[in-house]
Amino acid sequence: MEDMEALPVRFPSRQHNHSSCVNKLLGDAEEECRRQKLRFTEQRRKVLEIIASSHKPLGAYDILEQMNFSGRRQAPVVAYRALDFLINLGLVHRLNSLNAFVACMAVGEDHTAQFLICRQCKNVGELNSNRVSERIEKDAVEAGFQVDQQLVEIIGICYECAESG
Amino acid sequence: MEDMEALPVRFPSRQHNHSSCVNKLLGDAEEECRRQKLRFTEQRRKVLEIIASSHKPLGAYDILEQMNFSGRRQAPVVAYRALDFLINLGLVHRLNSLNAFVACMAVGEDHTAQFLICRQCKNVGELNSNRVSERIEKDAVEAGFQVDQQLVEIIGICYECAESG
DNA sequence: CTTTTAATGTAATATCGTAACAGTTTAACT
DNA sequence: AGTTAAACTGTTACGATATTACATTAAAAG
Repeated sequence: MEDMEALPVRFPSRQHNHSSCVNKLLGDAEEECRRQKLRFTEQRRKVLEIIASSHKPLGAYDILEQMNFSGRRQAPVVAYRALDFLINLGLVHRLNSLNAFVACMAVGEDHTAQFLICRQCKNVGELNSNRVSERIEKDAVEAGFQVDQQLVEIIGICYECAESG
Repeated sequence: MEDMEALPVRFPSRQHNHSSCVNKLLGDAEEECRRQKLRFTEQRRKVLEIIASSHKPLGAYDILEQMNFSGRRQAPVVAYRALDFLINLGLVHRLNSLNAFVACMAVGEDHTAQFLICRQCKNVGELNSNRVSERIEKDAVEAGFQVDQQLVEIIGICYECAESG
């Protein structure tokens, strides 16, 4: 009975402990890179840390700004290169409707990312419902289309913003 | 039995008669503007015509290029203004994953647009499955999220490209 | 320890989109 | 019709997002 399945995530609460998210993600990243024999360099670590420290999506230039260690401004390509790497590893997602990036909240779970974007607080959650992705897959096939990649971004209001007016 | 519903559209065939699409859309546009007392100006007509003449998504600057009547290049804002108008009317959709625009293939049907984007031939179809949009709505609500707008873009291979290798 | 591959630094440039404001056309109302 | 208000257009300038190209450095593989 597919309707009985529990959904994996809820929209992230405003007051959850965020530094633990960051640490978990950095740990996941290290492990994943070891497994795949990839290099988790300082730049990549730094970019992941910056993104993970915010539930709000960040633009590439926002990230770049936070990389100014020594007052020296880095070139955009520096951020984009790290982002590409992290996206390929599934540690970061790109939100196409915002030209912005968020840390993955479900690393390794092999999900088709589906995003809940709150218009008001700008926080982003992942829905990642198999029911949704399977429904899309089936209906696409029925329409004569073979799916490689799904892109689902849902704009609205999260429960906390709805409650607080 | 929701699984029995027929889907409204199939991916557009390569050899369908395209000029009839264009004419239909222009007609729909005129009627819709009359109904809503909006002005369907030459620029707007021209932009719609350009977009409708292609199943492949066009960038704003591609459109702009085709607006060079007199060799004179128009400013980008000219295209964007017409596009905004047409999008608000539901005659044109924006594909966020491509920064590009396509004509709506289901004007007036009050659909949440869902796009099938063929990686190979670059054609775009609309899936517009109520089953998908309802599934998204339900699961989002269950995750504590109130949906205003859905954005679904599906990347893959259309049946014609799949058959021809 | 040298060869090859991967990552970084840096500059330049492409692509996408908007702000601001003046001028013109159209619609609405005496 | 003539006046006023609203919508549309022309034009310039600029902001935001993203990529190419190539030289240099660091790391891994042999």
